[in-house]
This record gives sequence, C-alpha cells and structure tokens, in this order.
Amino acid sequence: MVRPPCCDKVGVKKGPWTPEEDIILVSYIQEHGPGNWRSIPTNTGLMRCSKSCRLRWTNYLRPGIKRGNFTPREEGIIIHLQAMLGNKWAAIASYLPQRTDNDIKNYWNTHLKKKLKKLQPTMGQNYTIPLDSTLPMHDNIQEKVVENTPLPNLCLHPSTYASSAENISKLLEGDERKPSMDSEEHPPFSYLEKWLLEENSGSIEGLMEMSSSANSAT
DNA sequence: AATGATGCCAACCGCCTCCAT
DNA sequence: GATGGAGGCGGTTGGCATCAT
Repeated sequence: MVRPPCCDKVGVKKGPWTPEEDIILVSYIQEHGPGNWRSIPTNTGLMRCSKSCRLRWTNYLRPGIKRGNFTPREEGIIIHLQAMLGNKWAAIASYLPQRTDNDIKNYWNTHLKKKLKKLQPTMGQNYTIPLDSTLPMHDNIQEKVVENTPLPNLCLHPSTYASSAENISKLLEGDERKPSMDSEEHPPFSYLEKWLLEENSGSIEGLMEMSSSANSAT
C-alpha cells in the first residue's frame, strides 16, 4: 500500500524555519507540552506539517541541546556505539542527551567516517569494537545496551548553547529540563570508559589502540 | 576578484512500528 | 485479526558557506 506523504497538502510550507515560526512552536509546546504533533498546525496556524514541527522541536528547539564542537570524548562514545549498534542514531543519541540523532548522524557522515577511514590503514586491521564481556548478548542488542548500561557519567556537563536557537531557548526559561547528570556508580562500559579516564582520552587513536588490543586478545 | 569544487547541516522523504478502532 | 492513522527513524538532498585555484 502506498500512502501519500503527510506533507503533500497544498499550502504546507517547506524549507528553513523562520524565527517567528520557531517562537510560535516553542510557545505552543511550552503551554501544551511536546506530543500530539498532528494538532499543532491546526492549533497554532503554522503552515507546517506535523512531522516538520516534531523535527524542528527535537533537533533544534528542544531545551538542553548542544550544537557543534563535538569533543574527543563524544567522538569516542559515538564511534564505540556505532561499532556496537550500527547506524542506530536514535539509540546512540540516547547516550548523549545533549545531542540529537540528526546531529550525530551528520557528524558521523561528515567527520568521523572520514577520520576512521584515514586511521584504519595505520591500525593494520579493520576497526571493530567487541562487545564488552560484562554486557549480555541479546537479540535486541540496542534495547538491552540502552536498558542495562546507562552512562550518565559519560554525559558532558551543560555548556554553551552554541546555536541560533539561543534566544528562543531563553523563552523557555523556567521550563528548562536539564539532562540528568547523576554521578552514581554504574556498570563498567569496557575500555571505552577506561579510555575516557586515561591520559590518552584526548585522541581517537588512543581508543582505537585499546580496541585493537582488545580485539587481538579475544 | 571571480569561479568552480567541496564541505556542512537543516530539513525532507519514505519506510517501519505502534496503537487505537 | 485487519485496518488505518500518527509518530519515530534512518537515508538522502538542497542550499549556503568556505576553500582552492
């Protein structure tokens, strides 16, 4: 069955969002909360389809989003999780609450893929990260990893909102939901965590070296 | 300074899953 | 159980910015 796209109605606006549209969307969500995307265009008068509203909110307007400037730590986490989970950007993003799946996907495609390609020949073997032995193997590895291995200690502390949404975020003051940053003990996350704690945590090469020795040890 | 090539990222498209009926 | 609608996700693209020549 071929279903027509949700946005093929005449009069539905496409393309970049304007600040005015952002403000309307943020105000509405501030009042009613996210969800029920279908009702947003009708209730706000926005000439956008529901999907577009949801995407704009989750990828850009949602409070607590950090944009640009991925740190070596974040790079390491993304590389590790991508090796484990594949292109499950939403699952990977769940480990980095300040980053969106779209952002991670873009960063992977534009930066990390190239970086790894460059580094791989020098490593003399394919770059694969084995699953940590402390993690149980499941059919649905993505679900189980997320379920069993929370990594709030790997989350970065809130920093600047380096985005043009900064002004809009200010609108949300008072409703700002900061990502949880509890520092409780958590299950080990293999050499990724070790790498993060060690001196060489500033370079992806360090992580890859650890991963190589882990591979050869198995 | 002009122009073409390349990089980057916001947003769209289409498929899939879930849930209500 | 079948069907259809809504939301979620990953792949892809269009357009702007920057770099190289």
